Amino acid sequence: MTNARIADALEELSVLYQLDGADRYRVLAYTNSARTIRNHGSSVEEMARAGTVTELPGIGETLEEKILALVETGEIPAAAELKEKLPSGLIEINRIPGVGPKTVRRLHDELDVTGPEDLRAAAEAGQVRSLKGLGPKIEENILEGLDRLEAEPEGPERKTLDRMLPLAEELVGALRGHPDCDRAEIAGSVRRMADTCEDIDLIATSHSPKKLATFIAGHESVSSSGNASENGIRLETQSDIGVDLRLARPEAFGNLLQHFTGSAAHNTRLREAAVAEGLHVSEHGIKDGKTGENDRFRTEEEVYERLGYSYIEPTLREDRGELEAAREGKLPDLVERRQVRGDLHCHTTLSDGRNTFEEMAAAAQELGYEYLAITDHSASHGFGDNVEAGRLLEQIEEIRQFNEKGGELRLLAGSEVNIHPDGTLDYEDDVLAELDWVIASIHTGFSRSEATMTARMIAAIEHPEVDCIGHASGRLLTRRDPYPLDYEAVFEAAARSGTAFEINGNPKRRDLSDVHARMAREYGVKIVLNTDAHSTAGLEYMAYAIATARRGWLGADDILNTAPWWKQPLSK
DNA sequence: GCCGTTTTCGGCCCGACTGTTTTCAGTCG
Repeated sequence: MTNARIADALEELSVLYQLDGADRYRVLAYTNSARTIRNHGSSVEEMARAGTVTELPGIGETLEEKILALVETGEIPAAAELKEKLPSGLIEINRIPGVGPKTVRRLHDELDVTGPEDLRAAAEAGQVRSLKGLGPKIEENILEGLDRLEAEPEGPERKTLDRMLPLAEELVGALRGHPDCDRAEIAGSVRRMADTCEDIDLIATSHSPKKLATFIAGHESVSSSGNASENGIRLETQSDIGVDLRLARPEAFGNLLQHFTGSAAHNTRLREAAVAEGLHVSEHGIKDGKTGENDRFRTEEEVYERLGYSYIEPTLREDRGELEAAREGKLPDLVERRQVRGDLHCHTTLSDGRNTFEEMAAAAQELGYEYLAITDHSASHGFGDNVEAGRLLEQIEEIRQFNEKGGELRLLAGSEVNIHPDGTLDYEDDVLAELDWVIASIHTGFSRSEATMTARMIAAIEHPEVDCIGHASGRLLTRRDPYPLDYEAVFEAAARSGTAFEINGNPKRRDLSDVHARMAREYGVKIVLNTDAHSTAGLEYMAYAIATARRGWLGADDILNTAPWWKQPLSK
């Protein structure tokens, strides 16, 4: 059972407990454990079976027992009992914004509501407003929420970072250009460079905050907006992306930025730790519980320093051990864009790319790279974009001729070869031996078992001509789940054979993920930052590969393509 | 339900907003 599936089950149980009226801290224990498990790289099922799962923070004996029952029987007894008691439709109703567990429980107890259909009937009949504390406005919200629930049963769509970042930058630019703006910055999950984001968080400081809020509501990308207040404004944009702008006075810029950068889990942990020292942290400052004095800071560095931490980069703020590391001065020196010397995965018109290798080379040189690997698809690739061995050998010769011209950029002759379902590759070894750089990737047969997928990948890892594994999980963010894979086993094999793993920077992939990239480093596996560019513009995806590496605690030393090409420790 | 160089029991982050209320509960991020 995957960690994601275990986390889903615990999250469901937390909702059930909530609807059942359980103590909020008990509910919190379940949601926290779900998050911890979702963020853990190696198999939690194995940890549970080995009796080591209580080593994870926030998981004690009770949760261990429940996780063990889940992986052994496919069900948590407590969840099954609660489902008997509470109609499943109540969980759906709970997803309507503004309708929390307390309200759901009252709708069930007092109006016999069991699901969305009942609720719609009750709301249309005006029964909801008859309950004490509920009124016509809430009834209206419920009906709107039910419509949305029908239209989007999965909830508000999370969007990949590339859809958010340009809009966020444009809006922050507009804010900065306004005379009443002191400083403005992107915050939230966009600033943390998360894989996907639900909305855009912006912060700004101003002496006339309300004027600034009113100004941004008039931006051409804004389709509608809430009320402009001293504290901020909520916007909806033409591209269906929600934007929260938070405002404060200039002297608290650091507090505001720290608070709204999050993550929620990072901030919660930060505030809990501060309370132990009598300090109360909020977006307005750091308050001393004894003296009542509230300190405001202009920079985040000062906020962290006041609380006893070294500065924590936004990409690390996910409650994955960064606070402890910052207290002990053990944060990693994260890789930076300027340290990347080349890109080792791109496509050309030879397979399914849009530009020739000469055009790709020119673009790579523009980016200041020293080398670029041309890695078109291989012989068995579908959609007519396959490259037969004979044609590949011709391209190798063309690339050698290109290099002989003595330009500044060195091209590497490579290929992205398919790993067949049986673990073999789709070029003969003597063809692969002609190449400078071989990436092996899985493009077909995703629905095999974990054991099969793992054996298949290990076969490729151990192949003497393979240098690197491409987009290892096969996930497409918001569209396709990763296939099952035993990461401990593949990283062990890769560390043994000296095979690297890429972080694919395509914003739909970000694969390896941050969690698995970090895990790979712990196993001693070298990482390559690649774009998988299918056009010259695609080379810009390096920014996302770097973001994932930084979220995965990686430094330049962990990454092969921060070194000159001739220093690459090739596996062949 | 978890956790402890203040605690093995009694704590467990902070504030804004909304809709319903004359002082607040519930929800959200």
